[in-house]
Amino acid sequence: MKELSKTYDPSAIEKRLYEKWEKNGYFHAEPDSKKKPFTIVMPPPNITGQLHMGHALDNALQDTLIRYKRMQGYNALWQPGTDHAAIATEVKVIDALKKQGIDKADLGREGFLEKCWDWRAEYGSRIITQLKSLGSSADWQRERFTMDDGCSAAVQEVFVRLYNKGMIYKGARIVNWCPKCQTSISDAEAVHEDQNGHFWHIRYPFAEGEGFVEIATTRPETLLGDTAVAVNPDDERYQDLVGKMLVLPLTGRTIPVIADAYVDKEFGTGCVKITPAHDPNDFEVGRRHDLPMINIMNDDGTINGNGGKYAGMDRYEARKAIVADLEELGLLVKVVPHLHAVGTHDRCGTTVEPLVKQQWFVKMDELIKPAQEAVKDGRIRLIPERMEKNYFNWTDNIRDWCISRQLWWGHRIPAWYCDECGEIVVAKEAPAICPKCGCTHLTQDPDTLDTWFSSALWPFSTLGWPEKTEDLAYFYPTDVLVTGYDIIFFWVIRMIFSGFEHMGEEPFKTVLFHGLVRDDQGRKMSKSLGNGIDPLEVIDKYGADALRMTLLTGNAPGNDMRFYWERVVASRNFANKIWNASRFIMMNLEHADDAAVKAEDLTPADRWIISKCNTLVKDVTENLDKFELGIALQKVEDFLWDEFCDWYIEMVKPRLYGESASKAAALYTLRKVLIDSLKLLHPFMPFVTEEIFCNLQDEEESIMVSSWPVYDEALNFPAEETATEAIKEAVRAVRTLRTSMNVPPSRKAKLFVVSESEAVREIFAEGSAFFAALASGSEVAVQADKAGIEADAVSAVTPDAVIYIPLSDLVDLEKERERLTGERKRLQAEIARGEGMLSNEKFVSRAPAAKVEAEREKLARYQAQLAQVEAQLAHLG
RNA sequence: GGGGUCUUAGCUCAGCUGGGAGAGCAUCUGCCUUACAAGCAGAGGGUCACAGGUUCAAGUCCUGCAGGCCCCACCA
Repeated sequence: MKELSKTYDPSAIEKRLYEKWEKNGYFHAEPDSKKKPFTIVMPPPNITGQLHMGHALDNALQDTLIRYKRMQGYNALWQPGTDHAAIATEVKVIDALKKQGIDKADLGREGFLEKCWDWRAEYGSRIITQLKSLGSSADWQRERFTMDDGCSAAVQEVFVRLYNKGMIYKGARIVNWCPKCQTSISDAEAVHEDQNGHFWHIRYPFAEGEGFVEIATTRPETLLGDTAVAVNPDDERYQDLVGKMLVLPLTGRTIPVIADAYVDKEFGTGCVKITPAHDPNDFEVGRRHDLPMINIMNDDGTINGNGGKYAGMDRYEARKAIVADLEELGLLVKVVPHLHAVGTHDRCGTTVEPLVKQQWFVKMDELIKPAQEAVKDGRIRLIPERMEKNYFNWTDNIRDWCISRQLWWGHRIPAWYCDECGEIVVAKEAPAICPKCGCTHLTQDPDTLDTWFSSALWPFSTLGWPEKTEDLAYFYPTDVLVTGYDIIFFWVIRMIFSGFEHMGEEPFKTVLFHGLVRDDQGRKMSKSLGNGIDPLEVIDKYGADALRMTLLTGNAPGNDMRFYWERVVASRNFANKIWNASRFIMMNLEHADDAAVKAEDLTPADRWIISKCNTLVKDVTENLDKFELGIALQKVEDFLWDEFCDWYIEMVKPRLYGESASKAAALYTLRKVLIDSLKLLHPFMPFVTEEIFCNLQDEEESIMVSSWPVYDEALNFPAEETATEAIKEAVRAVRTLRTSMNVPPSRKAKLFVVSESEAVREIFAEGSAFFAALASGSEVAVQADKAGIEADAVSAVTPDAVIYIPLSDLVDLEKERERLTGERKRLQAEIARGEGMLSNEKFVSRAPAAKVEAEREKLARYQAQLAQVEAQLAHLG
């Protein structure tokens, strides 16, 4: 048995323990038909990433679940890896190069990719190291990367399959274009934010005759690409306009007035300029009316050659110039302030430009169906349940997924174009010849895939798919996915439909969502605000267990939480508390024989704590099974701190001073209960529990491979629980009494326990040693009546007994009378409440019988207590 | 425009299927009681946003309302 230091010092042990776990292979899982699998795939952190609180929370949750299941005997696999994070990484590498004065274009594709791989080599493992410092027990031997050979093969396989099934197509559609990053992005990546803009009312003159129509637009520069003006067919104001021609200002082109139901009569002027190449609605209108599409913009957001004199201007410059020119021509009617939602790129904040581009898309209408069904019928459970509404909101309105990106870092699209005939060949390998014309000149598509295309396959690509591996057969479908609600659309949904499409089965059975970790003012932690808290700093100062506990308590699934240093301190204090409790127990165990304790040696107090611990095992297991991690941890903490430390250890102290069977029983109980509750705590706080466990065992066995405690009906001792609670009640009453009398703790006094009930007297006689110790008694006398008790002794009335304390010389009788009067008032109120309920016929007849009976018993007890108080008051005069 | 969510002790938050309001921190009062002052023992503090409804019983279920936050959405 080692001697423990007086305070718990996490920094001294965490690294050592982690290395031991890893060295012993505890994290590693292999298929084993004799054991049941339990699998979690880790959301792959970006290789650009630094560990932040979101990762810490995400990992703490997963690690808790995986450790729990591992201890329960499951073959628990936590599959880790990292994500290449296409655009995020590309931007970072470009920035880094820029600082060295290198331009991406100068390097060329190959050269640039080399730099990206260098980046990955340098930073890709940094985050893994950081995750380890949290205590994450992922199977690092299986670490994967979204661009490693296997995952890349999976990506190609999926692309080719979907293409061959007609579910991936290439076409000219309106896409969200980021002029800064110069790539298309998906709908999910375009976030709409309200901006104060303007409504420009502009006149388009008729080509023949006088007059004009007035349109309103928020983007006047798109005028250059207008190919029609539309009105609602039912709009009586404009009936006769349909079919007429207008002169498009500044360009001189003539465009028709058309009728389309898309136009809202009530909004604006009721006339809408139609720019098919730069607006999703107009695109549809254009298709319906076979309008020409005029693209007026270059990839960098400047106006192109179709823009006449505005060519070369930036889109906003052009806007100004166009507005000024229109004003000069007298065609600008008015400018009205207008709040409207503007799409911005979630990565860089740039306003996206909708424009028509040839891009690759995944057809979603069929793919999404099984994903909807699975959540609807409960095969996939979302926690909290309300996330389902978000989920369906997205799946019900899903649009085709734009998957091509004009980036270099990522999976290159496995499509080749014949230089001669233009044939498209989609294949895993570069084709040698064109299957159509037989020539050998084929060029691969320069684009890469959306980074989420590969992460969508993560639950099975990491297990070896498309190969039919043993891992895949054994560990798939996985059990739980733990992730933030913010990526439900990016990732969760896409994994689900991919799982059904390629594996024929759901990728996971449960999705546990967590919220965001915010700063102490409720703001999102962000680099720009500089309010981020580095988890590594927290670990450094207070230990990984304290950080984990902070993140796991007081937080319900899907809810955001605020980070407070005070809570970390409180968590650290708890670690220290159990550390010291263990230290105390070990100090005593040292001098103890390793006694064979007999059941009859156990005192009621021992049985009480054993029984309580047994209940705890049941509760915590149930809570964990329901993914109520915060509640489970709270219960373990309450038990260890309040019941075990503050009550049981104190109760047992008197017994530890001598040598007896009672002492051995106490030590046995201390040890057993400590070990069981440490096991319950281990998934949450792996380090401190491991260190104590090993010291307690005096061996190198690990708590993380020990077995999870199992609820045992035979360890339920309701009678002993009741008895011990009675004494606790008495202790509390005496303490309160003494405090209110200002009796210093050093002054001990004799305690008289008076009860007519023989059973109660037995209870107190049995527990008299610790009752005296906890209630500052010099000795305890248990008796049936008040014989031998000083007339002016103060009394504490409990439901089971009255405790008299002869403290006459210290007691202010007036104060005592006040106190008792207050007590009487309280009891009278309780009795009134009970009587009120029980005199309510409806309550008596409709409430469950057990409930009614319980109320009757309570009432009787209060009445008895009141009688005692009345008697005491009468006695004082 | 649609949807979600929150409003509980001074602060931050828990409260599962409806049966007498909880934690941490903060505050006040005593204690260095030989595991722990990162501790121990006491105490104060809440009409559970508001208004209705269902029920014997509502923080918990239903409706409405106010305020905050979030998500989705192509009204030019």
